[in-house]
Amino acid sequence: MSAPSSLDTISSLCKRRGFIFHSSEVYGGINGFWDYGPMGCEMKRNIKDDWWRFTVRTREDVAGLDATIIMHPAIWKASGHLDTFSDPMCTCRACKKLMRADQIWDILLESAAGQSLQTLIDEKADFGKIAGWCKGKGQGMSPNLASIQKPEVLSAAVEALRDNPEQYMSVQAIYTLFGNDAASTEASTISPCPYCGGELTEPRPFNLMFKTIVGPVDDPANVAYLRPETAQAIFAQFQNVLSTSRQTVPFGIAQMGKSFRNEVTPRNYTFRSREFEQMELEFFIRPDEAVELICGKVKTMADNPDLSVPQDDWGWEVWHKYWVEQRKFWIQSCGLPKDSFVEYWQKPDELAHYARACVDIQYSFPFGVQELEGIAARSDFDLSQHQKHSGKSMEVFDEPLKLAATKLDDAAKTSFINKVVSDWTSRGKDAEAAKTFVAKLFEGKYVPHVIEPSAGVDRMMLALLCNAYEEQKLLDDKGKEDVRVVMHFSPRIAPVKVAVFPLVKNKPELYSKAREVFEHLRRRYSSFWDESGAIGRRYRRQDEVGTPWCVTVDFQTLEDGTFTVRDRDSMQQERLTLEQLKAKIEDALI
RNA sequence: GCGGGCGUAAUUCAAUGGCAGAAUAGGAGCUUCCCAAGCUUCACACGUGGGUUCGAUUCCCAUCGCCCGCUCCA
Repeated sequence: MSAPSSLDTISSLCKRRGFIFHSSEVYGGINGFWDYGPMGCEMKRNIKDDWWRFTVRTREDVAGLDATIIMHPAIWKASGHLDTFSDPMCTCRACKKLMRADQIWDILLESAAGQSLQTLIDEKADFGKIAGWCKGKGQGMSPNLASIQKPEVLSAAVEALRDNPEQYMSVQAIYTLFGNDAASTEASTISPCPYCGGELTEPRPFNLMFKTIVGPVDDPANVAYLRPETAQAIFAQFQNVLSTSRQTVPFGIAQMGKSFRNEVTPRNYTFRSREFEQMELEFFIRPDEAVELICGKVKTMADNPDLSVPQDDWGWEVWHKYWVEQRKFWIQSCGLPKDSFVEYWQKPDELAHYARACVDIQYSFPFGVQELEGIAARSDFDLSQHQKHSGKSMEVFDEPLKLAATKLDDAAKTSFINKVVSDWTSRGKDAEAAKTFVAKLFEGKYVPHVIEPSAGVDRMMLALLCNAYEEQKLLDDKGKEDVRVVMHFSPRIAPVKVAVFPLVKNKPELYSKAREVFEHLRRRYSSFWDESGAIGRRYRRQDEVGTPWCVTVDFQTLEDGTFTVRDRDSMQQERLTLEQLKAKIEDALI
């Protein structure tokens, strides 16, 4: 038994059996867009339905939302996508590297009077760390900027410099730092490439969001964008959902739907598409300070909490871990074995600045270990951004919090204020902001924090396809070797649950009995009828689309009502009645 | 966006400056059959657009797409 699931093998099968087609194929195809065929759309629907069932319907604390793809452009300004998704890019004519103008350009253009390298390193611990990193990684490489391969390190360098504009390095200092000859660039009037010193192109706009025009007038004032994620609509509609769903924090809002990103390089089949579908949950929780006021103490992971049922005293850390576990459970329940994916905790220097923690669930795809979904603890960043930009309050009123606050005497309040201020300032935040925040807490008000589990439908499906694929070598009666291709989908995800065959098609009684069984089953389950070719051939066809059970109506069926039920994975057969078969299917679909 | 490789049937592969073949898969029929059996039969391809040429699937250019490596991936 082997599973040589190269992406080519998978994509061939997907095309041959009607799972996935290249979009617009008759016109040569279009890069980064894929269509789901008869089998694919059934399977994709099953994945989405199961996510919705697990995330929304079986929970009391999650409500649904289905928002539009095109929204007010101000949403993307508030979320930060407009700035970070449409940066001008430069290309180096010499080394052909592509870089964001605002990252590299700034260093080179906004140079101040020369600071010596040693001064910078001595005075700036952060920058010293970066330089150290470069030295460490640069072993065996020529010591120049090319040794900075990690974009986040570059970002950190820019960030460190930006915080201290008076200490921007000169171009010469940068080149000296990385061992390049300062003299060679000194006379240059064209800003050089920070990697090789070569000539850069002018910054060109590089939009990662798809643009469109709302209304018939093609005017820049009417520009709108196709959403690059579904999450923002949830934040924008937060107050509406809250006031109509009879929910109170902690609770979540879930949404699935299409998103669009103008990826630089869509690659790896459907893994990184330009049009894709997301399943996102924004789960809103109390700030830890509110939990502390209500419960007296905040539970953290250090307390080794039981994660099975949410508790009032959970802090953000426990909630985050809780959702990581929930997501892993769901992924497994779809049929991905536990050992096929890993839980990757992003390092502090990999986190977005507003994120407190982010876990990637990564699957071993044939092309490498890649992110399947992410679970981020995003603090109150998103709601606060929308509150700031829209001018509308994103605060909630929390009655238990108000009650808890009124029970505190002045001394306890002062002590609490001091504690929060000391905590915030130790994390580099403003003391006044902390005091305002606590004053609001005492009134029972705060902007909720959020835990965001965000999954890609297409990625999940690709992982399930890769995982399900198996080529089995079989020997027939004559000892002849034969290869069977089987898709081991879990019954819940399988596009077709049951196939029905008449053993022979030229015996009217048998044929009509088989039709009767089929008509009965298809009312409830996705079913497939096949009367063509030898019975073995029909079994193999179903194996390739992963149908868990095949039913063959034969002569005995006419006598006792039982038929053969053949199991996809074991190829074993058993005789069952219709009722027994239905019970078997129901059992597997729970 | 850059560099390299590659585009022939639904799939996997041949061949060719002069009628493009096969295997598998698919349809119809016979066989009435429990793991791709057999027989008969049918349909299906040179990604697209230019150029060179008497003639281009083949050579050249462009374009689109795929793969690999960069780059990018809030």
